[in-house]
Order: sequence, then C-alpha cells, then structure tokens
Amino acid sequence: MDNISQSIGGPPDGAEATGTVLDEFVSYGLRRASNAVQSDLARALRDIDLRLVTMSVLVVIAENPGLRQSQLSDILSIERPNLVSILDELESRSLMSRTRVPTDRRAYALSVTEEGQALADRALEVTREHEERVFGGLDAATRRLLRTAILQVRFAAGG
Amino acid sequence: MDNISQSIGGPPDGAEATGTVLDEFVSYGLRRASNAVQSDLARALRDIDLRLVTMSVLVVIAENPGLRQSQLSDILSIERPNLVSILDELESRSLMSRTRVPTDRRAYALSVTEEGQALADRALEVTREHEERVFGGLDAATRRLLRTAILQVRFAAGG
DNA sequence: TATTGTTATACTCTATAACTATA
DNA sequence: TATAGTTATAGAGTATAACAATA
Repeated sequence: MDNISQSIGGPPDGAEATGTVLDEFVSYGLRRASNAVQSDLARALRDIDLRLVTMSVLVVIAENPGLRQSQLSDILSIERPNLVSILDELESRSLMSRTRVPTDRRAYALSVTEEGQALADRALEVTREHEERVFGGLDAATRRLLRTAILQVRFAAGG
Repeated sequence: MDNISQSIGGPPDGAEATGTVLDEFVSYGLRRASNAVQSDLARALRDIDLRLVTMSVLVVIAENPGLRQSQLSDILSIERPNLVSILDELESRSLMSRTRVPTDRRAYALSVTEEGQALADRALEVTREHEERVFGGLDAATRRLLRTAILQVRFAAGG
C-alpha cells in the first residue's frame, strides 16, 4: 500500500507508468503499449484509407496470390465470418477480387488488382515509417531482443 | 517475396510467426502477443468473475481509497462515460461504493468494501500466477529489458 | 464559465450458431 | 458427412456529444 520502499534508490528501470500496483505487471504494460502502438499505426494508415485489418489482409493476399479465405483466416487468426465484410470492402474498392476455383467450386482464389498491389506497397512503406517512429528509439540489440521475447511470449500464451 | 535469404543459417532469432511480410513488423508481433496474453489473463480472471477492466478498476480503487472517478479515468485511460457502467457493476456486487464528497458535491469518493478488498487481493494473486505462466520462460535480464522497452515504446507511441 | 458524473449513442473488433452449395 | 463461404447476431471495448448538478 505504500511505495516508499521501491522508490528509494533513485530512478529504477523505468518502473513508473500509472503509479499503481498494475505497473508491476508486464501484462498490463504490454496492453497499454500495444494499444498506443496500434493507435499510431491506425492513424498513419487512415491517410491511405486502410484500417489495421484491411491492411494486413491486403498485404497477405498480395504476397500469396490464389490464397483461399479459410487459409487467410488461419494465417491472420480472423474468424471466417469476419473476413467476409473485410473482403467485400476491398473488392468494392477494386483492390482485390475473388475468383471461383474450378477444381473446388466452394472456394475462392483471392488476388490483388494492380491498384491493390500499389496500395499494398504503399501500406508497407507507411508501416515501416511507423515502425521507425515507434521503435526507432530502441538500439538494434534491444529491438532484436524485443522481437524474440514477443514471439516467446506469444507462444507461451498460446497465440 | 522470397524468404530464402533469411532462413539460411539455421534457426534465426525466432523470425517466423505467420510466415508473411507482417513478421517483419514488431508492431504486428506486439499486437498478436498482447492479444494472446490478454486472453490468458481474461480466462484466469473469469474464475473470480472479473474482466480485465473490472480487475484494474477494483485494484486501483483498493490502492487509492477516496479516489474520484475523473482521477480513475485519467490513471487507467478509460473515458469517464465508460467508467459509469463498470462502477455500477462493481457497486451492485458490493465490491465498492461511491460516497458523496462533502467539500465538492459534484464528486464521488470511491472505496472498496471488505469483500472488494479481498477480491482485489485475490485478483492480484491470479494475475501474478498468469504473469509467471506467460513471462516465466524469459530470464530475469530479458524480462527487465522487456519492461523497459515496453515503457519506451509506450512513450514513443504517445500512450 | 468550467468541471463531475451521467445518458445516449455509435463504431470497431471479435465470437458463435446456422444456413447454402459444394465436395 | 465434412468443408468453404456466408448470414445474422451478440458481446466486448472504445469514443463523442450533450445534459444536470455543482463549483
């Protein structure tokens, strides 16, 4: 209930964020950081009329022409029903198209249009700028360690 | 478009996660990790009938008796309107109460009940177990570095 | 005038059950 | 019978405008 004991000894390893017990938890800091980072990226993508989801979907289709919706769903962990409106949006903007697969008429092969490819490229640029803005302050070693730690954590949490 | 270059030289620093360009971005890994971690914590808290928000609100009130709603809103970055139903829920479960402040009759002083204090303590235990489960695999140095990096990033992203 | 808590509302993201058409 | 895509729907989480009571 008092935090005198921890605050003695000068600035610790950046312990204060909200000034509550919650600062003790990596989990809580991770959530706040992730929200802030996502907001920054979302803001940047708004300039090219993309959301986080539409960006990742467009980019993954551009990278894997012929992909099925169910595969896309697995890769990005987006539930199949939720993918439908996302693809509808991209398709109505002429950024990608669904083509019937002759060998399996239940499925669609997804592919980007020229316009979609151009926007995907632009989206990657925007995202790289964002990464530099947000993670550029970390030195290379820390950045590498962050990537590794994040993957380990993601695995440990079953994601 | 090919990732042969990176994959030569044995297991790199855990580069593969979705197998797409998105793996290049710390931002994306951070989001996926944060989601997985939050899911794990949410699952654990469900056993004591708390959500992530209700947990953090309860814990912060327990730590700061007499807190105003607007202060709580600032600390947890929850919009004041969204706080109302959260507090209604906790109050209806007799975990906390709103008391009129005599010196400023617009405001409420928030405080936990005995029952609320007990649940807050239990919630901290549950959260510590979760932290151990999810971040226990990281050595102490990495864990410390992760906390620091997260704070830096949160600051850089304006969170 | 400004602030505290509130109401109403809306938008995004996510999750599930059930349908259709194919396999 | 199982799978691919779809529809409908519901629940969180989050954000904003506007109001009443009080400062």
